[in-house]
Amino acid sequence: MCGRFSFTARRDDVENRFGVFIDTDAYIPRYNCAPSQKLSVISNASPEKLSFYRWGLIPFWAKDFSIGNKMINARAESIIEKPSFKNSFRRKRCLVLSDGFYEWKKEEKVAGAGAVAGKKEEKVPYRILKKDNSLFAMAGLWDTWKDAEGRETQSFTIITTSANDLIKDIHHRMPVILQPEHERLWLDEFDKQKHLELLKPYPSELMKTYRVSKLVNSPLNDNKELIQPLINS
DNA sequence: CCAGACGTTGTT
DNA sequence: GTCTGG
DNA sequence: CCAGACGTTGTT
DNA sequence: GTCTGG
Repeated sequence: MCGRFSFTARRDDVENRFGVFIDTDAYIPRYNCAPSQKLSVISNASPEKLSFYRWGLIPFWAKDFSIGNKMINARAESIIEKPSFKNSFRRKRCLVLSDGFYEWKKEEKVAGAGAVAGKKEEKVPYRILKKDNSLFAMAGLWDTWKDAEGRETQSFTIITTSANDLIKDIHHRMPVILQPEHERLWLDEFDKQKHLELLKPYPSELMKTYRVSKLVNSPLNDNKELIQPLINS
């Protein structure tokens, strides 16, 4: 799945890589993008610029916004059937910009010296990125929700698929990462077959993983240290 | 017909 | 255990 | 995803 | 809004 990621690029690198302009001073590099935050996307509604949408899709018909807490991922396999996503799949697609995502692996806890070997499980965070460290876009869906006073919130979800062989060791699901040449296609006019074909696992050969500090666990931490490979592992 | 859900992951 | 907030 | 809260009444 | 379950 994908429940946390980074997007640490400088603003002019974002503009050059994705062909968008950034019309706000609010853009900053992020090391710990978490659900409920406003994060960088390119929406088919305004594909020429960077937008900031809330992570956790709130369907337009929702009575209250808290339903968005559960909608951080959408399974590619069922996207055309789910009431919460089918409408957005047809009309409201976006690119979720990233340079790496985090997954937690369940590992056997290693007992310290003198301690009795235990069977306790431990969740260990890994960072997963492209081998060349380059920026990428994850396939997303978005929607607009209005509260009782008519104030609008744009929100998004990240589409997931089965893990490739590299990531399977850590977790059995992964976000859909689009080939760079497919990014604009994702935002183009809807074509069911064309768009479903893009929702495949990104190739293992082009990716790498490394263990990171558990500092990433808390969404309150957001600094360079989080993307540092953990040496003592 | 109306009422109630609408999601994923992981674990059992 | 389960929900909310980040 | 993880972390942290999870309750009411009444009083300050 | 739209689908499922009763």
